[in-house]
Amino acid sequence: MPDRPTSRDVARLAGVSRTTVSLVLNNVPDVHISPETRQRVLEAARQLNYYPDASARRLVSGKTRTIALVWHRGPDQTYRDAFLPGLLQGVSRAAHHYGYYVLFRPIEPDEPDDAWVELARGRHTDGLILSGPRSDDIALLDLHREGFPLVLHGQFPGADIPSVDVDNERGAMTALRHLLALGHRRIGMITNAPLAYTASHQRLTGYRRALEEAGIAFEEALVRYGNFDEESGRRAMESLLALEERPTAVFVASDMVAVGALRALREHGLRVPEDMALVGFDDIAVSRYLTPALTTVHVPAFGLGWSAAELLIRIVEGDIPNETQVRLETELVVRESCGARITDADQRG
Amino acid sequence: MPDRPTSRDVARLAGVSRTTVSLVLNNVPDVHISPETRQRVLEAARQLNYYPDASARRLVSGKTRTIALVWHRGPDQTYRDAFLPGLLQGVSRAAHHYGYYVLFRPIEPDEPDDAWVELARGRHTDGLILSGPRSDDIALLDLHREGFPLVLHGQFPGADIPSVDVDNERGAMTALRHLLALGHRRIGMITNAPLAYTASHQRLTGYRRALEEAGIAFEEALVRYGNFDEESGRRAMESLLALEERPTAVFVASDMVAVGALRALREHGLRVPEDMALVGFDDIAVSRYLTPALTTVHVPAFGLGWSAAELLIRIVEGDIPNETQVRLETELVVRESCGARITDADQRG
DNA sequence: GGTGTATACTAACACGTGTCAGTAACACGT
DNA sequence: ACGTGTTACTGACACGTGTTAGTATACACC
Repeated sequence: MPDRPTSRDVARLAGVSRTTVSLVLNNVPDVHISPETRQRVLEAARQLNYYPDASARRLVSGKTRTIALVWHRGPDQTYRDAFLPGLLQGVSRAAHHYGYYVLFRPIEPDEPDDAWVELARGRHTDGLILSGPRSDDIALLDLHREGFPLVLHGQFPGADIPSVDVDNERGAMTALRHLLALGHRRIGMITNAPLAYTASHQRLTGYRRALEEAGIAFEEALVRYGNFDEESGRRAMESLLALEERPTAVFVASDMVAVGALRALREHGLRVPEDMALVGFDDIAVSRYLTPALTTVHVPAFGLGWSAAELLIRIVEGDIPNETQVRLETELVVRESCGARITDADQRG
Repeated sequence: MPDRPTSRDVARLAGVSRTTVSLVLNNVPDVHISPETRQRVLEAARQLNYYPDASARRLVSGKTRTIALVWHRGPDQTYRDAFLPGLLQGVSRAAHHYGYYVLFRPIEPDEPDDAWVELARGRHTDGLILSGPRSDDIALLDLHREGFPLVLHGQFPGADIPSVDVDNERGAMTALRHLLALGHRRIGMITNAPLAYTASHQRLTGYRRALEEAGIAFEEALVRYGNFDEESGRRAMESLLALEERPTAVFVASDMVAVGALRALREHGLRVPEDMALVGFDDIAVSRYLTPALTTVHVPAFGLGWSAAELLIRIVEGDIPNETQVRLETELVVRESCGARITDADQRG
């Protein structure tokens, strides 16, 4: 590999100083360079195929123009993987739009929870997006207190750290309203995860509020707790089917869990939606290919990624918005598992 | 934000020179530091919560300890997104294992094809993994000729650039042998994409070779061309069903396309596998949840990612392997769409 | 003819680290 | 007493860039 050209080489070739080269190539405003000189510099840079060295630039500017997406893997691995392409795409596109690069850093369960801290402390990046379950990390709070730019994907009760999430409660209410509108009165629920997870809790709250709104009493007996995976859904549905007075519809707060629920129903010879209607949550890629295709609450993965990156970059650049808690709306995607009339527009959803 | 401590601060606190701090913290071999001094330095660094500045380190070492994954988006977007989580996970874990970071850079269709070049020329990274369709990029060949570390995901006929891919031909043969073993003699094929795509061509070759092996004449009339998406699969299957003498089984060289084929069959009231057996290729997440669950050729996304990163890092570090064309084996995943007896072991696959 | 101002550039410093060449102190063998 | 080697450290340079303060020239103004 021949030595890369530096700005010094460009300066020499153009017959100017290194400073002038920098001024020209960075288009520094309010500084006068004669058109001929400017042209000579640009030509020299082109001829030498000059690209400024990123490391040197970072060092002197103190900015890396890089943000990192920290992807904590936990018990919900496969579940969250379903969102990775969309989320990452959103983060990357927003980053690129604002002139930033994206570092992707998954943290495996066997790594210390705060393995990502060196990214911040070593100034590998200007800011971080943290996604996935975390213990109430002291390192996180420290960094936030020191003013290091952070955005969470998902919520962190307690501290007021900027975050991006979906409006889980309203999403659940949409699902419920759909079932209620179809005439269901006895509606069960299977949560996506244990209630310790904020999202889980919020979706349950949405379920309760929607019932309340419709004047239906909440029954503890109709609620089961899923745990991210298919198998937990199967078991939960089994348990609901064992009830003396079965529900006619079930809101499953996670598509992955709904897949298991669907299997349990099939194993019992029950038809969906005729014998039991089902609404999921998340709208993962699989849902539209199930038989019957699953009606579900769409989570805008791309939008979450974009919003997180955009918010983070604004913070990095000191343009701090007055509202740092972003909540995106969900959207109900009507397919076949509820028996609602499918319009042409929905067909492709 | 208070000023971050530098190695100078550590040196001052420990009462030694900056050089000594560097020697201690980097554990430089063959240099003698007294245990007490070493201890003092470590203690000072801990006390100040010192992390060396990544940019400065990069500048002086000339290494970024970063590799980039360039993700070209093209006509096969949704198809390739199915592999992103696994591939990226593989790349990231291998990178982390060798002490590298991962930069993720998608290139949108509306960007210039060689938008990634600045990553290399500006020394943002030590090496690149390029994934997705590319025009025969002159920039690519230039960089490779200059010795910049590159690894391709997928193949690039012509130049001998290190690459990682799946053995498409053998994968297709596995699929065919399975169908042949089940007694099928008249077997159609729907390709994953136009033959201009290397993978597409290779899978077709595998199909031909397996037939040949079994003493069955290849019939052009039994081949249709898919184009990444569901709809192309539907059309291709429609066309096969219009044949006077229908095949009893079809090898669809892409699960995504197979989904469409399945739909066409269902629309014609045909049962799978009784009236028509189906084998896919890729083993995307959706395949196991289809009805019937799709028998398919598993592509090891994680392994491809890991191998690509490992190969790249070896090249970056000058430890160039004598074989730079890595081909990973596929594995047939038997599910329901072929009517093969399902063993307990397969059940969960 | 002096003062002021705009133009077109440059010299020199700073960013924070890794590392090479060098030095002082001391032990050891002859 | 002298050279040799070892231990334990340090001073100074280099990496390639952005930027500030400054200089030289030309020109206008009264």
